[in-house]
Amino acid sequence: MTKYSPIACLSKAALFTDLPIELKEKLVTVSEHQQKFPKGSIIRQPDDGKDGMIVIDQGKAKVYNLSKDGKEVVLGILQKGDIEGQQHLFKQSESENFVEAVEDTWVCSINRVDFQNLLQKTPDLSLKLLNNFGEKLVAIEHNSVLRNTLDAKERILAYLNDLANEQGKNEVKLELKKKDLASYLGITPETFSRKLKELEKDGKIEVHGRWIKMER
Amino acid sequence: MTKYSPIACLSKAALFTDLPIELKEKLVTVSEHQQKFPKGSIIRQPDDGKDGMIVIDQGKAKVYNLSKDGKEVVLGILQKGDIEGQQHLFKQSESENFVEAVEDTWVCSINRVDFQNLLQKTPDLSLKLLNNFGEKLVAIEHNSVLRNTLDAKERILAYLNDLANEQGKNEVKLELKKKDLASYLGITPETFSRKLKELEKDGKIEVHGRWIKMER
DNA sequence: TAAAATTCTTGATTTAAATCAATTTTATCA
DNA sequence: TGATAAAATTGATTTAAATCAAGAATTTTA
Repeated sequence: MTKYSPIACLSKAALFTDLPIELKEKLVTVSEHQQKFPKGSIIRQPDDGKDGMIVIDQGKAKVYNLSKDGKEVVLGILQKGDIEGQQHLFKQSESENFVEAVEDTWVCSINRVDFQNLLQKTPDLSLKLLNNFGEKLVAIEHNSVLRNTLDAKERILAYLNDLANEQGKNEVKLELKKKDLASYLGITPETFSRKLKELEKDGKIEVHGRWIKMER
Repeated sequence: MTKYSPIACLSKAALFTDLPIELKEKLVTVSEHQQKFPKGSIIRQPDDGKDGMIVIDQGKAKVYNLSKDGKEVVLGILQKGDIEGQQHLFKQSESENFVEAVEDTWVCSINRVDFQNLLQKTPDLSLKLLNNFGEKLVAIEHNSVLRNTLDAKERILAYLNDLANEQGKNEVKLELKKKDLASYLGITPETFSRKLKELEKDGKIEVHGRWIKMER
């Protein structure tokens, strides 16, 4: 692996990619770097006293919450360059969600107060951030519509198609355990398994373990 | 009704309430005012060529999208002071949702380009907006967890409780037709009707037409 | 690499909510 | 106001997905 660079880590976040180098250098001064979380460890959780946001430098994490009866509800999947908790950069508030490393994961993080100071001086950054928020809101609303209009099978297919489009390939790799993916899609592992098989029988996909080939 | 004031309209939005008067005056110069939409008319819809956000001055509107088979999926309910479409203030993007007046409604609106110019000059405003976004994100995620962990009855009760807490009363008025509320909660009108009756039988609520009294 | 643990799959059964259908109630407007 | 339309309720039936259960496959770890 190449040598670690704080700027490289921050730059992985779309939010920061295009910032001028001077701004990135300032960001480095208000951020923590190279924090390692072994697979299975908790990166963030409710009442952990941490604020601010994290950037995934390497690895993979899942964002989830617990239902009343203690079941995980997976809300999102984080990969290299993804950010989480940006909403806590502004409000004195802590995450209500758990973020758990699903493989060995390195993150860098930015805390609220430091970031706010920087923000005051850099309106550019605000605009970037606002834009990012806008995108996230649109994505969540989109997701909400999907959840309410598609049945389990359609939902899986829509998810796989999104994945294929994002990656520009027609062969996608499932980045989470199927049980977590199922939770993310709002269904049980059993249903996920069955519907995946049906989709294969329908000739819509070809499943090879964790790899799925989309037919089009 | 008192005389219409653009500043009063903008001030209804929590986003702008606490802005210094000079900023509000600037906002007035980049916004349109006193647009009337009769009950049943469409305030915004996909591909209407409008960008930017709206503030509800008077009246009530529902935000919805259409499923593949043409059914409405209600995503939100807008009332006096609520804002919609703030994400379009940043990204050149148009609403993917419909906003429909469910009673005679007045709105004021702010367009993207004008607003961005103002934003460049007023970092205060950015911070406010970022904060508002953060809240909205948290609220949406919260909702998402509820949807995925509660059954129809619990969801209705949770909604009514939220409503009662917001208004600080224990008697709440349903602000939408029940069929729209049902859609918002992700259930059918029939289920809504039945579960409401069950909740009454359980002694959790008392229904009087559009008014519902919460027992606690 | 073997043992233990977790995840995945498949089948049988149950269940919550949707759908279909028919009134009743409420709202709209000519 | 009365006529018409829309919304809400209630009942009967269907259905998609959950649950329960048990074995197969995979992953973890000692």
